[in-house]
Amino acid sequence: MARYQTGIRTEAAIVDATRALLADVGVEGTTVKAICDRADVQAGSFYNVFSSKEQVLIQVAREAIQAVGPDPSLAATETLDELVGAYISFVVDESPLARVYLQMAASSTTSSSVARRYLRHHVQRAGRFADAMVRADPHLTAEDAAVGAEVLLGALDGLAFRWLLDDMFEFAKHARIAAERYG
Amino acid sequence: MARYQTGIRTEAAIVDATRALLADVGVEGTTVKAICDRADVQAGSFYNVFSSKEQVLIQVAREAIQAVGPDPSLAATETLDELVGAYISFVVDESPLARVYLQMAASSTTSSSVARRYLRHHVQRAGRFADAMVRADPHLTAEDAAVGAEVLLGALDGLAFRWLLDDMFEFAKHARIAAERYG
DNA sequence: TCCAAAATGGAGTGTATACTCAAAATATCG
DNA sequence: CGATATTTTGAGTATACACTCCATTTTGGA
Repeated sequence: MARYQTGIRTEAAIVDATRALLADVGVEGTTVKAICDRADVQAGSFYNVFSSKEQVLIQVAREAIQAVGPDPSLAATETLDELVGAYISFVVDESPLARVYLQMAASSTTSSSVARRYLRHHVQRAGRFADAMVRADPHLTAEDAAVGAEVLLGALDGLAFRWLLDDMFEFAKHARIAAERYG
Repeated sequence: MARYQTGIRTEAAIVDATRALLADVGVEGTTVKAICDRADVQAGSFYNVFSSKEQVLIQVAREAIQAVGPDPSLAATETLDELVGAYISFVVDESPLARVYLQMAASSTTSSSVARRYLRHHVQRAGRFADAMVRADPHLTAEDAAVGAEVLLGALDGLAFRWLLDDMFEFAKHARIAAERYG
């Protein structure tokens, strides 16, 4: 027999609570008890839906990773401006998910399974940036584009992290300047 | 009566163990038990020297923050190249401390007391970068220098964080290119 | 050498954590 | 409605954590 509606609603409530907690208090404060309290659910229900705390963390991390970049189907034609613009609107318009994205990336320095996931994502993402750079300037060698992409992406991530530490920081303004000075 | 030599040696062993652990396994893995095991000391001795785990963490963080920048007494005359070069040699020649610096900064997103410490450090540091920029180009307005400093420092920190996730990443090479482009 | 101060060993405390379990309640469908 | 699968409850378990306590040992000056 298939899953019941109540179970599906419970799962959604747990995911919502986890996302909100990750954005608010980071990985450290996102305990199973805190998730259950926020989702108004008991521990037994949590483990009826997720086999471990890590599973729901991974699900929310996947969600955040997906939200940071433009639709992958556009990857063949997107411009650098579009990539940068997508990052900026991710931070500005989807701040909670952006906070999750950065919190998880930061905490991934300890947990190797999350670290691999983020590193793989980063490499793919740098590839998209490099491709867009080559499209803008076909004379650019693949190597130079790869290095340029790492530098620009490093700057954007560094500035986003700066914003995470102090949300008064004007991420959009600084990110645009970083992107301009690239070319 | 003054402190005994054994106590001073014990304190040094604890600090050494804490620094090594922070570099290797991050804040999460740096438990009091792990520190004591590594320093070959019992919990009672630990708490005879430090009033809490946080105290030794703060001491090592201070050490890392101090090691990242050139001697503050040079701040009035240092060039941007010197600042960037100091960061590069910090990462390359003092990798364990550099790992501590980045791990602690990353984990500071949750603990507000550590976050304030790092933010204050970053603001000071950005000021030094901005001053060096103005020295190189006196036509630069203070506002433009401040923004430029944030962008360059953001890029360097982002690239350093990239190196933390994957130590095969060539930080020095990318950092120099970032400095050329954003300097 | 003696003695008070300092340092140590190591068992013990309280608390928070992730996770389990079985009985009870509830949803779905024929 | 009745049968069965799914979900919920909430107390309970095991473990890891930071930290305490104090009897014992070590230190170093007088």
